[in-house]
Amino acid sequence: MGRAPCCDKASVKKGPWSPEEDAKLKDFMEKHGTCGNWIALPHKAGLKRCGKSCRLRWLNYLRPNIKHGEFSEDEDRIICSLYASIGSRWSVIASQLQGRTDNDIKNYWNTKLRKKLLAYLPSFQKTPSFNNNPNNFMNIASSSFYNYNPNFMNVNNNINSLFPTTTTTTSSHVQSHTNITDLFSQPGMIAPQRNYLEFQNQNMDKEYYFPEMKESQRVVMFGYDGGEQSCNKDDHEIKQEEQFMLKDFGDQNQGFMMTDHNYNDQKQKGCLKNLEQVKQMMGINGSINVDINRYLMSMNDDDENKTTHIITDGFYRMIDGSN
DNA sequence: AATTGGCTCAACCGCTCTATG
DNA sequence: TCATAGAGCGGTTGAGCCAAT
Repeated sequence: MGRAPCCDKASVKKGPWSPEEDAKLKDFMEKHGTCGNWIALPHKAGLKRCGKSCRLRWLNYLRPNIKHGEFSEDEDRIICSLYASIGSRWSVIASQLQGRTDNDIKNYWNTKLRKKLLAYLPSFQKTPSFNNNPNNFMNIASSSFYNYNPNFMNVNNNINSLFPTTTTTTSSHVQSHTNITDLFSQPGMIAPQRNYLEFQNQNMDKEYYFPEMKESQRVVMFGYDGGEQSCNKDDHEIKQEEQFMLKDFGDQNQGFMMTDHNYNDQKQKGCLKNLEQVKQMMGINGSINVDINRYLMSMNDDDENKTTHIITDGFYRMIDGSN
């Protein structure tokens, strides 16, 4: 049995709101507010509408200081940058843009901004399969687009405010091959520019703490960051997270940032099948391949497999429906 | 002038999250 | 700890608009 509906569907009006309904809702809200209960509000306000419909109408259209109309360049930059970092969490993005609603931003992204962004892309990323997959924009906005549009770097303070300080925990799974120190001492690896701190948490797991990671533009972060709410660790092949920082990633000395791994739905997104797909997604002709090769060559066979898994997990968002 | 197809965006749907008892 | 209900969120839909034919 499904849950009970929030209202009697037969007796509520649907579709566009009339000016009279708007006036009633606005008047009621200004005098009484929601009274802590949207479901009961329409009855009190004399509206034949579902409570959810009233809430949406108020939040997206009637409440004060709502901004409608054209988005500015600055707003574009913030939206793109946040989308690159956190994905389609429209309410979070909206919270960074005064007067804009999540619905507004979602519509704007889907109808205009996404296309605008595509216009900046190098040709190899304009293949049909690439364009048709909205998840690819994680890649676009995180790498090449940044390279082509350095101004997008300027909004990182907004991004940083959304993320907690980064920590990473080793597990038996990854501890068997390396720790962070060993990893960066491998031939061909370049140690992170920034220091990290090592300590044990309350569960006596080893944790690595990168005090300045949020600010770094030269970050490669594979795996997921494993917040308690976001990850059922038993569901994942990689049970703990690991982070790597590489210097000089890309021929323009631009960084690459992957922080967006902490979603419940990551299993449904699919992940890359193999290393070739990872490479392909990172740019067929791009110099990034070279860095990845160098990185993988620094591992022995066993480590390469693990590394591939880590990369695969990190890039689960890039290809839709792969297995 | 009529038709068609693409685009926009307000609104809805269904799901998850969270608070409460 | 569990059940319930409201709030909030992101994906999707469809009416209306507009430009192209």
